[in-house]
Amino acid sequence: MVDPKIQKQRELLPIFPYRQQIIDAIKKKNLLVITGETGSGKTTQIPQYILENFPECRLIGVTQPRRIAAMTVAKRVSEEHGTRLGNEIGYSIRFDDCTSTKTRLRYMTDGVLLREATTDPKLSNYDVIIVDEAHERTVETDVLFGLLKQTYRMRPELKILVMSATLNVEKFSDFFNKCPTMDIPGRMYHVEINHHRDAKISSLKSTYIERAVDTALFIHQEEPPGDVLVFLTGQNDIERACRDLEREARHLRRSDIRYGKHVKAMVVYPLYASLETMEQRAIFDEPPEGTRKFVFATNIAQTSVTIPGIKYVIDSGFVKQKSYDPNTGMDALLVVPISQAAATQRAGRAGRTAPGKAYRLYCRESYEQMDEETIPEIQRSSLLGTVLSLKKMGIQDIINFEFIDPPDPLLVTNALRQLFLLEAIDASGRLTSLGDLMTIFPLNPFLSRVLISSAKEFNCSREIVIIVSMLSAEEVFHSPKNEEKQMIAEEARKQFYHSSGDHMTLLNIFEAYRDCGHDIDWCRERYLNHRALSIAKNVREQIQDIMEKNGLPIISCRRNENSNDEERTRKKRKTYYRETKYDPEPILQSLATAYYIHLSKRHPHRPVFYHYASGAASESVDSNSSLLALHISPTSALYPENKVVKIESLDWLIYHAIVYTNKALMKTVSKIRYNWVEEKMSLFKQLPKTRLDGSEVANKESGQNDDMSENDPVKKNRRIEAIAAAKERALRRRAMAQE
DNA sequence: GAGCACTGC
Repeated sequence: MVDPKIQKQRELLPIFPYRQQIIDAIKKKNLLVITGETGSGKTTQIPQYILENFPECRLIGVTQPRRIAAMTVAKRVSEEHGTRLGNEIGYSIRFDDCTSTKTRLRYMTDGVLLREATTDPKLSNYDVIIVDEAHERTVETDVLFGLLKQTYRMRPELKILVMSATLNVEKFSDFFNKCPTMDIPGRMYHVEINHHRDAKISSLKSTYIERAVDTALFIHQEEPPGDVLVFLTGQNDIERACRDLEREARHLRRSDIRYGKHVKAMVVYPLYASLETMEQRAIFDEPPEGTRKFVFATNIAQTSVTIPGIKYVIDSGFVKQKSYDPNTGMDALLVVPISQAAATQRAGRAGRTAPGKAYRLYCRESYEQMDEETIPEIQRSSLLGTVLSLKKMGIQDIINFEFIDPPDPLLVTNALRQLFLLEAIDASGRLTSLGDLMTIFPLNPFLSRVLISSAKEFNCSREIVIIVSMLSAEEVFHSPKNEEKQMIAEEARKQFYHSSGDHMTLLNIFEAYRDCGHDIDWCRERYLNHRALSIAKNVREQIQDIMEKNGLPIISCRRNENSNDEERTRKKRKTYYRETKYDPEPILQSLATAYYIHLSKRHPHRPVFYHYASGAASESVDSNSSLLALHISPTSALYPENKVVKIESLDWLIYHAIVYTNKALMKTVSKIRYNWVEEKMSLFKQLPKTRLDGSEVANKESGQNDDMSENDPVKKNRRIEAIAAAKERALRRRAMAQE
């Protein structure tokens, strides 16, 4: 039953007066862009308006970038609607499908809808698709846009709604055939913006932490009560700033009589994603009377986490951002200036419950020089998985796929070459049967490739499923800051080390975690990340399920139990954990079927390694004749100082990923033999002979023989311009980061 | 002897 109180609340939302107008617009047009600030009620109300006024509509899909949002919104809406969650209104997120055959309104993550599209590109179950939070421009929403535009041509009766914050409106509308737009006012309080008098953002990079602390002190001394949110870039920054503020405040309290004009006491909290104490919900509580709360946070506070009661925001002007370099195939995490849109969003965090103030540590001129919008993720990520999904949907010509902001073609070719090396596509860019099978897994294509070879060639799929699950979760080792604790953590880690490297070490950890009954305290004592292990456990179950459904056998390469080797080895070498329980060879060979692409060779005299031949990387490295030295990460079992193996015994390593900081560090490495991968290496030589961009196939299929993959000159020019602009922005960002 | 922002299938 619908609660009259809830009905009243719905009618008080800023969107309610626009109800009829919205319904009419949706009736008249199948494409529509709706903008509105936070608090307008668009996410919860518009889908209900459709539900109530379009009885012929079978299923409405609403996508969200985050799991939590999909879940909580669905819950709220089902309450408003007076039905049980999972009946008429439900949600679908990975590991948790709360829908039924009765469901007519389904909230989900954009990733879930995208996966659904790989098997049903027409999205034939849906009559309405709503893409919410479109301004966030995740890779998934951007791909959905291109896909929806295509689907719309095949199914013009499909209704598509794009919902976004009040930015980018024209861009979205232009993309969807110049469709109409509507703006819904939000419920936000005024935020007064204060720029620094003269600080240029280019000179701020080395000083923003202390300036942020100074500004925090200033607010504490001069401003009326109200909590403070400070945006910094990472864990180190945040911990330092927290310490500094507390120290400075102590000094000041002793020396300055003006201290505490308005507020006497303070509490200071850090906030970042890997913080285990997210469960210590104190951050979200109201501080005691006469105490001011300070929260030093990463970008997590810009979109994902809302802290109530914030009246003041301090914006450093920087963010730590991932950017993938297709030339080297490396991901770098760089501290870069934010965009104007991000600055606005940060300031807005001060006006959620009352009027507020934002202090920007940079001057107005610097603000005006910032990019208007954050560069969409699709222009700074590896597109490997995306390209494979698109191929599976039957889209051959990826370079000319209609992206709202096209990625650098280099990113696309880089992905295509890697897919060729994984044998997922052939020399003309067509999906192979192996590639087709790889798309059944919700994983990075490298990992999908390994899973298939473990089941079909090497008979060790039980173990590989575990290793793959661990690799797709977060970092398992927790590194404490405190020196003494660090020693304990290192000792604990040694217990799991395997002499072949980190992949077998991950297997050891997972099995030990299972043997202890998935105990959280057991993890804490060993400084293992419980959250990572529990995700791995879920992923493992999901993968096993998928394999069984697709006829891929789960086979173990565990040795016979009657051997006493295991016990003997453990006694002899106390630091090793179950060194002999498995034969590592098939496991490593199976990993090498994909990770030969990440092969490195040791320098004959120095403790560093070099890329042996990795697609794009080997080319640019060879032509510059300046090889990039790769180091083994200190957390690795094979790190020489950990004394598990001698570095001289390592000749060839495969690595899972490189993190680039001051040095290029290989994370998660294992020792392999070259003859395992020798045959595969010939695929590198075939690369130059391929036409992977799919233009050839696409043109043949559409009856054209033109070598040019794009025939409309206007469209082509627009695309080239967009790409050039993106490249220039990327260069500027890099230059800025290196200053 | 190094240090990793945030999501998601």
